[in-house]
Amino acid sequence: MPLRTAYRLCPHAVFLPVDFEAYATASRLFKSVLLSITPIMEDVGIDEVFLDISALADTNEIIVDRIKDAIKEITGLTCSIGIAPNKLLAKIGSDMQKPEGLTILNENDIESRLWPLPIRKLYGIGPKTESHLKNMDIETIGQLAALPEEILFDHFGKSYGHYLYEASRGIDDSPLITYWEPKSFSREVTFQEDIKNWQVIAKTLAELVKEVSTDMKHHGYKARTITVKIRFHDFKTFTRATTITNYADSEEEIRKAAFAGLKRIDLNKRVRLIGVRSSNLQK
DNA sequence: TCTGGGGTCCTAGGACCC
DNA sequence: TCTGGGGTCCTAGGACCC
Repeated sequence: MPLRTAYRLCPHAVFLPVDFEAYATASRLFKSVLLSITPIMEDVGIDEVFLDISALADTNEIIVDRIKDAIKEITGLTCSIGIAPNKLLAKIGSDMQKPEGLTILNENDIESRLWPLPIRKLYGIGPKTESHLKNMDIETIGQLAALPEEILFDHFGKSYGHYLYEASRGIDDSPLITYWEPKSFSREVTFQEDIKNWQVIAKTLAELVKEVSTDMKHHGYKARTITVKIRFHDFKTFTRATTITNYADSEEEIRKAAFAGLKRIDLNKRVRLIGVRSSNLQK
């Protein structure tokens, strides 16, 4: 059974806009170091990865020390690590001993260590699903695992229901994704204060379009669908998508589509956020 | 978490085609 | 009183992740 690890950078996985660039730089640095430990790495964000260490000859202890030392040396930060037969359990394990821990989970631990946990600890369960499950008197992962799959289908649909059924049993066959094609490029901003002025909204959208276009060209993609997003002061959020005939990456074409979408939103309230996304991509 | 920004995936419904 | 069925594309919104 292959072993995988997830690690998380500590001390706090909070988003700090001020430190963001430094954090991102450190992130790139230690990921390159981790790649020298094993090339089978899935990048899950700025401070988290999965590594497949099943082919390595060294013991878990030696590998873990190498990872911790490398991260400490490069970033000065600690990390927590989970080792398990799949990504789901490795991820949950990495959260179990937070500051600087190592948690090893395997199939035999599911009943004793996974099932007592609150449902919210299961990857993929957010606030909405948590409250839905609590209304069904389901509080722990074990109680979730006791539900027949049909019940989960009824409440959560076929796809997500099936996911919950398997995840609550610690089952996860998903492979490590070492590379994936981007599906979309986007930019959005939240205004310091809610905006009513159309000029400001239009100017901001044009700037975001420029950034998205630059980003796409930089990565060598064109897009057919451009989506505008508006969030009002009351947090109501609307999106309007425009699909064009030919794949495009130029600022003008994207701007045209973006403004066509914007026109279809009734801007009768103060605007808090505006964003633009390109999708339906082609290399 | 009265809420920042960049992503992914899923669902439901409508339009349109044969 | 009748109103098929399947496939594909597109849209809008929601849930979740770091």
